[in-house]
Amino acid sequence: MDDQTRMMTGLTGLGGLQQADVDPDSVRKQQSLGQPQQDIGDILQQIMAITDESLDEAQARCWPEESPAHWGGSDDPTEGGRAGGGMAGGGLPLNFQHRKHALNCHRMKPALFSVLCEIKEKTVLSIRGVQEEDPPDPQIMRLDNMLLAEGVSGPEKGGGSAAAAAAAAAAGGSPTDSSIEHSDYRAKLAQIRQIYHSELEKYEQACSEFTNHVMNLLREQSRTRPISPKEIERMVAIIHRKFSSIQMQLKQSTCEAVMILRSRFLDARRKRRNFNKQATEVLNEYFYSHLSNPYPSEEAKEELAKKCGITVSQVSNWFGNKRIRYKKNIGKFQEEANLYAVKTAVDAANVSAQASQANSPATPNSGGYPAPCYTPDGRL
DNA sequence: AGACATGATTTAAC
DNA sequence: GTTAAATCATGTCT
Repeated sequence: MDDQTRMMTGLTGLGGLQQADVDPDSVRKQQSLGQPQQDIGDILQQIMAITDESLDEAQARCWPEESPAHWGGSDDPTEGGRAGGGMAGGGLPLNFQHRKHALNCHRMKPALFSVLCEIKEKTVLSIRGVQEEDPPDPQIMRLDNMLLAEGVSGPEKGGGSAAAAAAAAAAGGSPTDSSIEHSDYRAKLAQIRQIYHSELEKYEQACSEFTNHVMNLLREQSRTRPISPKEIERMVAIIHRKFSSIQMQLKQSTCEAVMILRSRFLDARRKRRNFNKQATEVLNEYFYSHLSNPYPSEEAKEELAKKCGITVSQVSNWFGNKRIRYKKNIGKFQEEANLYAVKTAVDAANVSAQASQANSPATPNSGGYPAPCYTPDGRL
């Protein structure tokens, strides 16, 4: 069904409008008779008065007493029915009601309507093809993706993105510290999320309200001038586009807020925190008990990381630093090495005592130091 | 404040 | 990819 037919289908149901009445020739004939010329002036004036009314007036007025079916659109009661519900004409100035009634019952109305239809057909032809199916805005897609990735839009996932969790995990320091930072970040992100969603909801509500206003107005006007469903669709699309540009601003500022939060969080992470005593002890124990080959395997690193509440790469950093610093100044670390050697020996003794076995635990470096520090490939 | 300790980063070699 | 080595940046001690 093309535009014109749709438009006309939409119009055929107009209250009291008969096809026979809309012969353009009859208009011209009547115009030439003098009296009808005044009629045309009247009716035009009335139309102007109605089209001058404010949106609020139109919205408040709701649906006319007669059948709303003349709009030619859906007869879904939910669609625009809200305004049309039980307030037909209520609360409006009497003169307005009179004017409207006079206009609708005017004997010239069908003729005028048909003239308007004719003009419309021409203009519809000329504007056809102007409307385009606009593709999804790449910028808004980018914003959407980022908001989704940051956990602002999309389903709630315990607050915070995977990136945030990783950042928190890498924050180092005691587990308590990192969890404090993490929860702080999560709380702030949740706040941003909440603001974003409430604003979005507000915009969506405003959009649908405004769309209803405009649709009601157009429906009302469709009684006095031809308006095709296609036109209403286009108008709705224009409104939606306007509101989506407002939404984009919201998304943009939300993204900005998240970026600021993240950069602050990362700055905090950048601040070096010394590992806690227990973590350093665990790492040193491993280092001095494997002094002949202080290169923990991936599995050993993972276990150490777990024990110390730090990441595997932090374990790697620690061993890297430790090896080089130990090698550079073995003398300085002698005391520390002794301490841990004793510690290891005592622990081992405890273990064997518990197992009621007198056998030596045979730790790689039990008692022995300072062992030369070799790299895995034999380098010194 | 300055020295030293220490975790992280960078660079180059493998 | 890992590692050594140098270096940076910050924490901690005096």
